[in-house]
Amino acid sequence: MELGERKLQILQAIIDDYIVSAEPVGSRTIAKKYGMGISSATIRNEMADLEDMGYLQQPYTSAGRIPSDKAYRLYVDRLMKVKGLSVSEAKYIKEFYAKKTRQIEQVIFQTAKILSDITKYTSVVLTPQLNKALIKHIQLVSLDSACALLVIVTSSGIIKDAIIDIPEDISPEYLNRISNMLTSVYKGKSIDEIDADEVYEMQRDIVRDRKFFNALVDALTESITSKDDREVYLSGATNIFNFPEYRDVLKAKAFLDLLDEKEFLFKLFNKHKADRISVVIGEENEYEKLKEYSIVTATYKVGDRAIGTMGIIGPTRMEYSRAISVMDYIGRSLSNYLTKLFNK
Amino acid sequence: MELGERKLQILQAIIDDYIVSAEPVGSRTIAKKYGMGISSATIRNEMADLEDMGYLQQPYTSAGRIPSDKAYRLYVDRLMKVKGLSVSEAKYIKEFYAKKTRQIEQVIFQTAKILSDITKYTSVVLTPQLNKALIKHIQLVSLDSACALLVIVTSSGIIKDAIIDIPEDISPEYLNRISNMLTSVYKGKSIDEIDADEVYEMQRDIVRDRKFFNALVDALTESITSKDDREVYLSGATNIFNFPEYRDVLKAKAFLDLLDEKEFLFKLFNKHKADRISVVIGEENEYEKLKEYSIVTATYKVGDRAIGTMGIIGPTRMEYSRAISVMDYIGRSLSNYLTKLFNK
DNA sequence: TGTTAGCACTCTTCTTTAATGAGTGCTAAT
DNA sequence: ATTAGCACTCATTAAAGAAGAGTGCTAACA
Repeated sequence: MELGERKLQILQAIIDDYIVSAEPVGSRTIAKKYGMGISSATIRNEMADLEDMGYLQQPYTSAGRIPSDKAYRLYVDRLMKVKGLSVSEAKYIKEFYAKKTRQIEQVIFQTAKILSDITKYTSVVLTPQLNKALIKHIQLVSLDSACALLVIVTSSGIIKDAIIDIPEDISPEYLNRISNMLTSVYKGKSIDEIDADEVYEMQRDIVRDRKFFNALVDALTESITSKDDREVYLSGATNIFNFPEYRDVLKAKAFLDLLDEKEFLFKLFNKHKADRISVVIGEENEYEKLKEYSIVTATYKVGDRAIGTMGIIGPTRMEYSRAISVMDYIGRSLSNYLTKLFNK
Repeated sequence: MELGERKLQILQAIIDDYIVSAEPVGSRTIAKKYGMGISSATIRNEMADLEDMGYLQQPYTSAGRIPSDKAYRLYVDRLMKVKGLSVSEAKYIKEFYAKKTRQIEQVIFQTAKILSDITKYTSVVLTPQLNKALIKHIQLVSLDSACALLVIVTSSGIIKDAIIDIPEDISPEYLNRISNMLTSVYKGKSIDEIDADEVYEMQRDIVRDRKFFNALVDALTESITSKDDREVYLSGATNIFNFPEYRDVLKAKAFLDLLDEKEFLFKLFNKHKADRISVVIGEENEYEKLKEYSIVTATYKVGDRAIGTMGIIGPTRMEYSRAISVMDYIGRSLSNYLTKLFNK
């Protein structure tokens, strides 16, 4: 069967309607609201065809139709009309990124907040990816006679810290010397560019205690490459309650439990690296438990290197057009902000 | 009317029962389950008395009784039997704090997790209070020609960072010098012990640019005293769904929205400073929106100074006895852990 | 005087039944 | 090819009735 112009129009109308109403859409509704000069009976016939083709489904005999995931896919790829931001929304976003907020994590967190506030979905923003970032400064600070704090500053302005054991006989001055040495060796490099053995050979006079040095480099590598250290900022989790299909407590709990697994969210959103905004709809999700949701992700960048991911998650009945516009706009703004900050 | 021994026994039985069942308790149930050699009719009379005295309420004529907040207060202060941790729970906690987890924030976060896992309520743990903490190290790291990163390490091992503008003509070497100067001045002090003007006068030769110096001290003070920088770790938010009285979506949403306001949670839990565990029941809460919940808070310490707060929040129908035992145990364990770590 | 059995009464909750209505699919006419 | 008309389906809502838990009161009892 052919997917003619009229079928497309009807499909679009159904999806548009269902996205806002969350109710199965009947032929009469389409005929009246989206009047295109044909009767409800004709629309009924077309709808039956669309169902045969897998674009629509009926919750039960003689209810209206709801779009299938396949329909949403078509909608996102070909049908939907781009809906830009309202003037006030754009202004709100612009103003936020005009401010020089001091803490970077704050900026990321606020980005999540804005994203969820404006879209009314649940948003997730990952902090920047570090292992590709370049080291700017390494500092050991003694905490007491047996412990020191290792502080690493990277080019993305992110700080990482770890507590490490130190031998009893080490003085703060020595820690300073070794900090300076490490900084000078690693500065401008990423962690995997450096061969620790080589450093050891070169800097024997400073290093002295091989065991301690090894422990130090291990801690350095670990804290820079460790995954669990990247944070996941979440916002608007309870927005899910705004959708009538999640009035059901069990469904809502399932959703919120999903969000509780930061590890999982991280894995999920971190996958997306491409430049374009990605939309994954319902069944397209590779995880079983996501098959009822859609996910829209985008990356944010410093210069032209993507360093982090942001996204929203909501029901498959999502305002894709709006979601995409908002993500695009915020993504650009954040990238712009960060680029200015770090990459002059 | 007197609150005799028997009345107390009955009241206790009713509360014990209601805490686990969440259903209004009838006289027959008490007579049968908590048989104390008196008939249900007698219990009925006593219950009527207890209602007159304000300890019990009836949702409607001819339903069972449920305890009032006043009853819970009596229960917590005089009635409840202390219920210790199970052996496996104690072991689980002990083992966690025996590990030397590297990131301090991780320890705090995990504490929240354990707390909610074991109690089955929602837990909140605030990161340590800093403004009383002593400064260990201050480091300026140049990011680019116009920006530097200010890193402050405190005695609690917490790192704070802020981005500050710097004049164009400042060299990394100079930043280093000024870092060292600041460290030597502030080391071992808390931020409010130092008068910036005095430092300026004393260190004129190093400081040179007064304006820059002022900006620096401002950023320092701000990031050390800034409230929004103390983090609030939350865990087990969806535990609320386990309680039948929160099967109602609106109630659940109200609860979760409460938790979304980190500012509010911070204010709420940060109030508690006393050494003893505090229990605030329903109406006793000073915030209107908390009148349906009970809150149990405790502090954790380094040495004998309280530096942070932890707590759980749940329905007034709470297993107070268990909650208190668990909090006490975990509070001690965490304090112990932190004290060992920082206060040798 | 305190305790208890008995019973009528109250009020929620559950179940059943009936009514409503939105929407479909098919047929026949245009 | 389109559409009016109509019988049919099935979820949703409302009303009515039955069941049941629990009370409060009265009267009898130790």
